[in-house]
Amino acid sequence: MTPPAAWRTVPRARLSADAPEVAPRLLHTLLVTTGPTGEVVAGRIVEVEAYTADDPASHSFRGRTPRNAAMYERAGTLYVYFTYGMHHCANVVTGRVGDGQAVLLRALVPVTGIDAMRVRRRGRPDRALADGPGKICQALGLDRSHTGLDVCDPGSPVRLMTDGTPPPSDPVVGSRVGISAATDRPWRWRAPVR
DNA sequence: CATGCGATCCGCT
DNA sequence: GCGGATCGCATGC
Repeated sequence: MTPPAAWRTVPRARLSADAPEVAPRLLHTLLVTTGPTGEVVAGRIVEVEAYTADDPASHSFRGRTPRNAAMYERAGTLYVYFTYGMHHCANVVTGRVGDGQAVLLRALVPVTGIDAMRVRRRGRPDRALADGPGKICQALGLDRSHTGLDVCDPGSPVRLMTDGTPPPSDPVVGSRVGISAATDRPWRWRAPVR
């Protein structure tokens, strides 16, 4: 009904640096949702990307708009956007208020609530439950209404937590995918193995 | 396994 | 009006 007692909400200070610094540190942390009935669905983050305000591929590159306003809030704010007419993608804001930086969560390994993920993902094979940014949101039931939630607040229905597993010491670094600008920035990180 | 394409809406130009 | 921080299925090796 609740996450294991050993899991700790990630402190906001851990998200207060620039996105390219925070992103690899989020590998191996847990994205945890708690439903109205107390049901917990969680996955371990294994792939992330960084986006900053001076980054042509970032939603914040052309300044603040109603859509991206959450990116300018404090670190730990959740920014979920809708794209391609059918997919949602979840980001965790980093840096300082007004920066317009965030880390896109690109892949999770299911940890808890796998049955709920299977239902939301309509019986897709387990390996495909949350191995993409749109799939994460579908598996965890995230949409734009969750934008603005604080993943560092122990009372939030969407949280970033750690079970003590450290980030990988040797993350695989590469260029971001699905973008057409600034493809040269090596701002994608993956945990080894899968 | 790699590549290609259609689906389907919203935000910004 | 255009194109997107994607996904899933079909096709062809």
